[in-house]
Amino acid sequence: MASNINDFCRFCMKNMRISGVLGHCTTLFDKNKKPPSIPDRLMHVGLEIKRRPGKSNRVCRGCVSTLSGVEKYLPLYWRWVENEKDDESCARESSTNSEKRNREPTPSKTPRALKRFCHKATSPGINNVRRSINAAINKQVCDTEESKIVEHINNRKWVAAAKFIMNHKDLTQEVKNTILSLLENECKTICNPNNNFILWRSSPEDLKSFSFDKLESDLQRLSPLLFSIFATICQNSSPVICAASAIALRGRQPRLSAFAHYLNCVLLYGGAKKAVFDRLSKLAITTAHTNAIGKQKELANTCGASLFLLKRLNESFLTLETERHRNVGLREDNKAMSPSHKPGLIPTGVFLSTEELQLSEEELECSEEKATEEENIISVLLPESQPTPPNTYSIIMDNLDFFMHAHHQSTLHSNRSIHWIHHIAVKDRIPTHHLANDLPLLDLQQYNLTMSLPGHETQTNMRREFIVLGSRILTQYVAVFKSFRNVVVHHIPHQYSEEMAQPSTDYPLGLIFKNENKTSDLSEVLQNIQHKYTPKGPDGVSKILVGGDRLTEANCRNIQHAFADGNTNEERLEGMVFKFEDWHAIRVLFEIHYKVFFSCKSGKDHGTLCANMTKLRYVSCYE
DNA sequence: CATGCAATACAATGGGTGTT
DNA sequence: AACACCCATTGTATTGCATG
Repeated sequence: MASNINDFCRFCMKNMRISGVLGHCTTLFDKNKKPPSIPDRLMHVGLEIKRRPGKSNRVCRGCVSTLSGVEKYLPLYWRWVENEKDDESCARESSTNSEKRNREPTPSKTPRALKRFCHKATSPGINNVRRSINAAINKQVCDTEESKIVEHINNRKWVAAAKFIMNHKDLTQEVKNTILSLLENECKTICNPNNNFILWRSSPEDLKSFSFDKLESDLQRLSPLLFSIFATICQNSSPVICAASAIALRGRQPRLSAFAHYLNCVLLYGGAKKAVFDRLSKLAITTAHTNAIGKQKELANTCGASLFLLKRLNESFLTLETERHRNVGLREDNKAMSPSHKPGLIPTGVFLSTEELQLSEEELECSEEKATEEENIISVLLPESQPTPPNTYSIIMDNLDFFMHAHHQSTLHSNRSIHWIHHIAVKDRIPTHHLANDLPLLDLQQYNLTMSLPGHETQTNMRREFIVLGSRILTQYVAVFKSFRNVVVHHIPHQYSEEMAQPSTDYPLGLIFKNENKTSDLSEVLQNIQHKYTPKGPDGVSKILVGGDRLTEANCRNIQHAFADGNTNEERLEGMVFKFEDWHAIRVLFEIHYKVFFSCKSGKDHGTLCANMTKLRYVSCYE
């Protein structure tokens, strides 16, 4: 097979036909190309190329990037050449009087300005100066700008002095320079990694604890001048100061990237593509796209950690609880065996105390074991005497379905229907440890049916709530009552209002690449979830709630039934209690309502949904 | 002041998909 | 076929700091 010259890069001669397909290359003399074409760009940097037989019409991507590099740096190079030329000509001209030049070096601006200032202000009356500077200046120096400044400084009128200094042409310039050098020093301080500036810290944990308040206090701590400058620019709007200074500082030091990562998260959440990052990373606003993605992954990897800690806490708590129960049981047994003896006075009491001692030792051992494994956190949080119950949590899962269209279908490469499972853990806001797992609230014999039937109290409650609901609807939909919208109760208070108002803590646990509609897949997933997330006490697995949509819940329950013949509660998958989350409840309810009760033909029949809607001119649901 | 080290940012590159 | 774009990996540049 004869190879074509056009298969090679014109400049580096790389063969661009990989496995028979041309890739990562571009043609040189194509008329349809967007300007500027590559020959034009080459011409601009001083290389003329023409279509010639024996020379390729293509270049590879690498050479195009090289050209971009040349375009970027050539102007700089030219500037260097110019500078060298200038220096040479200067040197040649002044070679004759170079001695003079050496003898009188150019003094810096500051001393000169100072000299002039001092000279005019103080030289005429040096003898008298110490006795009465004021008088000397007033007498000797006429009404110049400098004298006013000195006068105000003498009188300690700083504001006026500063004002005059800023009106003085030369002095202003120097003051500005000084301020700039102060600013420069502050920037150096803030850019020093040893000063623990918040923007330096971009590890996942640090990013999670990133806040504007901390940033603001760090800015004030490390660079008060810079902070005040930005505060003036931003008219003291605190988040704006933080954002502006963070972006500005990253322009100086790209490693001050914590705020950039914060913006990355915002942008990625909003669906920004690589192009956005390409653009914004050049402005030092975000990091490069690769890093943004990398950090997301890093963050994702940390999500599970705190959940596993919670699991360990729950496990320790379970162990302690069962120990305590056993302890209480033992005591009761002893009481039953010897009812005539008073506990605590006789040898049984001693025995009990040793038993307690042993148990507490065990507890200690147990907590020590855990402590070595888990950085002492558990032992700190769970003292042996009064264990505080840790938060429980539940797992929420949902299926993620989408369709991947193959552009060119083949037997190996066809359209793919993807079914995955996403799951998160949510910390329970209301503790339920006071409720027993194995006993009902009330003995069946003590149970009275009237406790379940709606009685007078229930009706009163319902009436009260309907009043609230009614007031809410009236003020929302009836124009006359709209002004009362702000005074009606919007959320009916209940026992746990305060807890439920808090934001919930989620632990994203990532995707599972299994299909929930396949029995084998789902059973694997459930075993995995139980193994990973259910706390295990001495009596086998404890129970956690697992929520999904209605189909998931039904599927999961079926799997649990299928495993019902296991020996232990772990094998029987009893560590999970399935529930459904009615995400779509309202929507489904409306759909059913609409399907059952609405008919376009019933517009004339009074009392039907369609007629009522027509009468009320409620047309928005037609659209 | 040169050198090496570590952390980070980012460009280059290869493999791929989707559109024109 | 050509192009634009995406993604992951690899290699390189930059920076601050410590050291000799």
